[in-house]
Amino acid sequence: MKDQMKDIVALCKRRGFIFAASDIYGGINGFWDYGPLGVELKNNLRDRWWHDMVIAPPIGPDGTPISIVGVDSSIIQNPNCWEASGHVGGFNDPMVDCRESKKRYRADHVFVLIPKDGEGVSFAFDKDAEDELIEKRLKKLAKGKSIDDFEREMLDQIPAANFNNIVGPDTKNKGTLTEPRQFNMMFHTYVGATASDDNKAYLRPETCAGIFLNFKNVVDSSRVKVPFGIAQIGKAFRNEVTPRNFIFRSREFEQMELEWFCEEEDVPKWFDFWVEQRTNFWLSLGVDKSALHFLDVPKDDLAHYSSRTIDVEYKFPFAAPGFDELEGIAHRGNYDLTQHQKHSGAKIEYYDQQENKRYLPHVIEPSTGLTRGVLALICEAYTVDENRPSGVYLNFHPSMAPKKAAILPLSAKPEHVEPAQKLYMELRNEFVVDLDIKQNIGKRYARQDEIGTPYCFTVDSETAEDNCVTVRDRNTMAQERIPLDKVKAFLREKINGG
RNA sequence: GCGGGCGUAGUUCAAUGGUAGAACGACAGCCUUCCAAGCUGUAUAUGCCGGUUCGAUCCCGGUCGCCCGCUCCA
Repeated sequence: MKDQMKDIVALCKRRGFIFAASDIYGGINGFWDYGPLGVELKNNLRDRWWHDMVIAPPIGPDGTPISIVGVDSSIIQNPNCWEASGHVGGFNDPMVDCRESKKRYRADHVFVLIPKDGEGVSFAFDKDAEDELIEKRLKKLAKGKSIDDFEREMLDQIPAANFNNIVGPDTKNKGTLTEPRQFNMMFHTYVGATASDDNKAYLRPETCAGIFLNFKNVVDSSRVKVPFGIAQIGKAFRNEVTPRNFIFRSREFEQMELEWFCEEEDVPKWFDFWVEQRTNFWLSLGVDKSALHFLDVPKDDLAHYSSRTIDVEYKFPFAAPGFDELEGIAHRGNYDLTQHQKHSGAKIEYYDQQENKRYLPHVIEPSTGLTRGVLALICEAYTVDENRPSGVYLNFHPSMAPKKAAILPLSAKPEHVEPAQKLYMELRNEFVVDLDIKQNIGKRYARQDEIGTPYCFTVDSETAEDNCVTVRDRNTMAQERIPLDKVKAFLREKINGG
């Protein structure tokens, strides 16, 4: 399963889906470019999400359509916004490395036992270390001292100058811990001509902030009433320590986020609603149910703002035999609006005229990675088939396929080429289609298989007489003859489901 | 960021301290009335920088990138 990832990456490059950014300069870690087919695929997924969220949102639990509007906010915002959201603090965990064990620890996750009498060395332990283990280690290393002879202090409270007297959690010798270093996940830049701390700004690490910042603007301008949603699709940037697994974890990526604002008492109802809606979304794109897994994120792992999160996980090949996150549906409470109201000093409360009350609504956030979605669609579509010339085909749902159809004259003779060109011109205004004339027909079918084109229309010598073409189905390789004037209707039905 | 492995054509792989090769793919031509056929031809590679050497793709150092394991992923 893991080896399949290599084949998928090779196919993506060979056929023009995804390239390493700055390829000719040797690449740059964590950044990717989308080629001619990749951008079509990505746009298809993006447009479908926008359609299903903003243009034609789902029917709500009470049988009436819900209300969602869109925004497109700036990537760079006032830096105070990231103080309020917790990103400046939250992404700033000081880390300590051990030179001997080569392990890295969060300074606030390690406690140190300091001898009460001030004699001898101190010992560091993981914050979850149990007493039994501590005593065992002390017995070995501390010359008969026991827990009661020490004071407990968290490592991040101890001056780095004293680190040389501390034995690291996984060593026997003192002085192996480095001084704490800050790791900030946010990319920063400077606004204006001079680069100084006064005009430092950040590239957004997630798109949702732009929604919260515009909550009041949208309420005041759009006649929306709680419950309602604001959606956004756009790029986000995180300076990941370790970009991994192709486009799964990259430093520049694209998110599709909905913030659903509702009253606190309705949260359970809407939470379940959105889990169901979002699941249906992925299923409707051809993702198999067995490829999805729902993780009710354990309390300890929840983000600081969330009281409940369900991760929709996909069976990515690199995660085999497990799953990895595709989408998160989080109850964010009213943390964000509260924080931004407090830090900005602006009054952004919602006013309910009917009930005559003011409040900050709670938020359910279905948030998915567009670029992760692209990878999931590619992985899901990748199908090995020894029985066909290409050896593999991409089983995209027709609505997601970068090319909807190829028009193939059986030979390069004018009697085949001319009707094919005519058909191509008719189709191309409505569908992304290819006209491919060169080389033998088997070779062309194989090429279309590899890029996941669901249908090939072949013009042959009988076309001139019966005004029909042969349509060849990608998955079954079966052929069927249909009239030329039915081709558009055929494609519409297959792509949009009728 | 740490440790290990690795970088040869578009892809998958060979080879070598002294001329870098194949398969598939791509392209051009011939052929061809439905699944990469056949034939002919063309283009394309030692990631980058430096060192050792008469000479480096090969040895050494750095750098960039990829893979695996840690760590990280509020």
